[in-house]
Amino acid sequence: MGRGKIQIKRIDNSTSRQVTFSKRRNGLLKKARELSILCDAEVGIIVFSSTGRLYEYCNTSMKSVIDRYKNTAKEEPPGSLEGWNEQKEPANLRHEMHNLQETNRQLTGEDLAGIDAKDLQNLENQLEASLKVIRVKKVQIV
Amino acid sequence: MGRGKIQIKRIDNSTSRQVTFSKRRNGLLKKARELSILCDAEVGIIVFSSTGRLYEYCNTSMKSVIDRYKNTAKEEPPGSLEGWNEQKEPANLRHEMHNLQETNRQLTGEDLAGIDAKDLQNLENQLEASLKVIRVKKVQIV
DNA sequence: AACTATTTATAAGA
DNA sequence: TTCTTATAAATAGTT
Repeated sequence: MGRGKIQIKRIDNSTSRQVTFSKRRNGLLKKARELSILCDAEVGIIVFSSTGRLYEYCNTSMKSVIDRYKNTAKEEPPGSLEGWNEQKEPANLRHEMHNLQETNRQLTGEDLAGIDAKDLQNLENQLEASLKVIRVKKVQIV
Repeated sequence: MGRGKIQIKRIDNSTSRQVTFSKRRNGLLKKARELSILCDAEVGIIVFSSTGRLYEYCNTSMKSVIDRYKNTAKEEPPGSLEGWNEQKEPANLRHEMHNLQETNRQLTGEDLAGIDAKDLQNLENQLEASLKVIRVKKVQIV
């Protein structure tokens, strides 16, 4: 829904991935809120961005939704109710870590391999903005 | 989005509430799937209809999302960690991730809470060094 | 952060 | 319930 049609696949450019994330996350949460109100449903949404930040929505309380989920979901699969007591941390976390490390290395200028001109400019802007914030903070402290 | 505009409030007629629920639930889950793919995010959605039926979507596993949620959500609210008494996740990976995120937020100036004067100075030096590297790289590209 | 041209979602109707 | 379609809403690309 925009100037052009897009394919649903991972957005490579990290800047536009962030922008799209922000827009669509808001859209998703809004839809969730509407659904819960219009249809009198209990809705819980948990989203972790690729930078590891948590966003959530729930019209009741997340704890109550999760508890209810565990009770209800367990009924379906007759065999496997295992897994709710141990944990198996999937390769997902590693992927996540990798993302964070990459972002980190770019912020420190350690690894700029494969970065394009536009992202480089964004990075410079970002760092300048960071410096500004930090200098303000310095003044506050001193 | 339809033949007419509607107010976001509970739909009284139970038939049309069901119909709307069905349509919007599908829409919501689709959006969630797209967000997770496009933006490389981890997304979990739990919906209970007004008749108590469970619908869910998750691009990874609901268990992993819920575990991660418990770990992450707990950090934010300084006071209330009640209700999540079950598991406390001793995993090293999580700890490491947390560090990376914190470093990241400091580098972007997003979160400088609790930083002391010395670290602040280090941070400023680091950012200046980063900028230097980045500007050299810019010249190379242009 | 705003702004639109377009694409998508969907309310109402069949 | 499923399909259709007019219209509202979301959003991709742009500034």
